[in-house]
Amino acid sequence: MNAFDVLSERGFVFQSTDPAGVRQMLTSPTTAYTGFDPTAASLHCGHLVPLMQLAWLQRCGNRPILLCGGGTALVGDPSGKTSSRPILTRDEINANLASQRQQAMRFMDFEADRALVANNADWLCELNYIDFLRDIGAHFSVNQMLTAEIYRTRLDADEHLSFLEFNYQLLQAYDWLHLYRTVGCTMQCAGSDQWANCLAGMDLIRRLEGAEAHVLCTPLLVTASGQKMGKTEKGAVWLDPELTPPYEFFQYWVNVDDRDVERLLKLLTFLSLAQIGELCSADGAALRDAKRVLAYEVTGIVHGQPAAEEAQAAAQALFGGGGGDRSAMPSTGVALVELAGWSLLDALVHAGLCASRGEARRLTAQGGAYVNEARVADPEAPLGEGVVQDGEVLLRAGKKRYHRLVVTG
RNA sequence: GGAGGGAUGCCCGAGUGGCCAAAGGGAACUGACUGUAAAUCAGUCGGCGGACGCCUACGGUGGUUCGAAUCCACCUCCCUCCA
Repeated sequence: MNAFDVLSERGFVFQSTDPAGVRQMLTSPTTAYTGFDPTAASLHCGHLVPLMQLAWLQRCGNRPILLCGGGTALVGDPSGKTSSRPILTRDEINANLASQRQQAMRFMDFEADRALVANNADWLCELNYIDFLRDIGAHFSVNQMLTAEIYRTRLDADEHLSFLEFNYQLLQAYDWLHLYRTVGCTMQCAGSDQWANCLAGMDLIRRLEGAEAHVLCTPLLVTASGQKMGKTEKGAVWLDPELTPPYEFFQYWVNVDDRDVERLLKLLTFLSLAQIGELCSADGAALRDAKRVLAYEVTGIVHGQPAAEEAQAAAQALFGGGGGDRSAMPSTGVALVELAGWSLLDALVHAGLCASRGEARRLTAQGGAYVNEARVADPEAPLGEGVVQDGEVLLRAGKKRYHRLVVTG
């Protein structure tokens, strides 16, 4: 099956330079790249869409390139931002790059050059300014660049746009040209916010090499209510298990809006459309099954099967009527002597369920504090030995934030 | 380089000497209703102590004053216009 059709059916194609042309190109093995700028220590759930797109391209017989923007991150992409990003040091960037690359490589098979990894610092950092201006800069029209949404919004809003950022587009275009020249890359996949940057590269390749190239943009991952996907009270949903533990990651997907389940299953899992159709044919409460499958699959892809199993077991234990293995749920160890001196307030704060005693007091006053699934209304209620069951105490804040205190001795 | 405007709590945004822990909105949190969903309604939303209390806070540093987010000086950053 043609990769373009697969991607279209699954909702990956937000816009493309020419559907017929892209489809035609993909009838023979094609090399396609997506760039990730290492501006954070971890990728987040928004990156899943382009990663899955690359994965599908590979499954359909094409060769993906994972391009790490070790060079472009030194400059900073203005796309989609209303203000400048702080400039990162080279060390930070390199550290970020290393961990992001590891996360991203899970999505593809790199055996026998079936997929490639590159770092644009390798060619961008040795560029000579004058040569670059003459060879590349000459082909860009500032007039045209200014019409791009990414720059126009910044200018219209009277927001600062530095020359540094303005150059980003040239660098990204040059990346593609480089990849075209060195490994024959004729396609770029990216989030829709990268559209203008991609087009710039396509034009550059056509101009300098007379070659055809195409762009495939994925939709931005947003929730049914229009919010950017992946926002939680704790910030982004990261792929790094240190930043977002697999249990929390799993829970995030279980809790998505009903209206998002089908779309997310198509984008973020490898399940067939038939399976997905089946899962989503139900409505109302029965859709929860589809959400559990979604959570299980995505967690499995990102954190591996065992972690997905554990997260699922913990969720089952907490929300599915007890029993099961809770080990994956958030927990803290505490000595019995210490626990014995704690009030409910102390416990909530120590467990991290509340940021301060005031917040814990508020939670309790509002009836949101539970010990072993029993509501406790007195903030000063001592925990003590009596509440320990099977060596642990189960705390709950509100409807679904759980924490386990494991008594250590 | 010159002239002017601005920086407020997670975000937006009022406040221009005491009545300001700081209006209003959004986000968020809790409860009710439910399906670990959405919508709706109600409440909460700096820290610490059981409240009327104290502490920290309105870009930074000093100063004026009984008293400053509000006035003055210098500094940092941003914006606008001029060159």
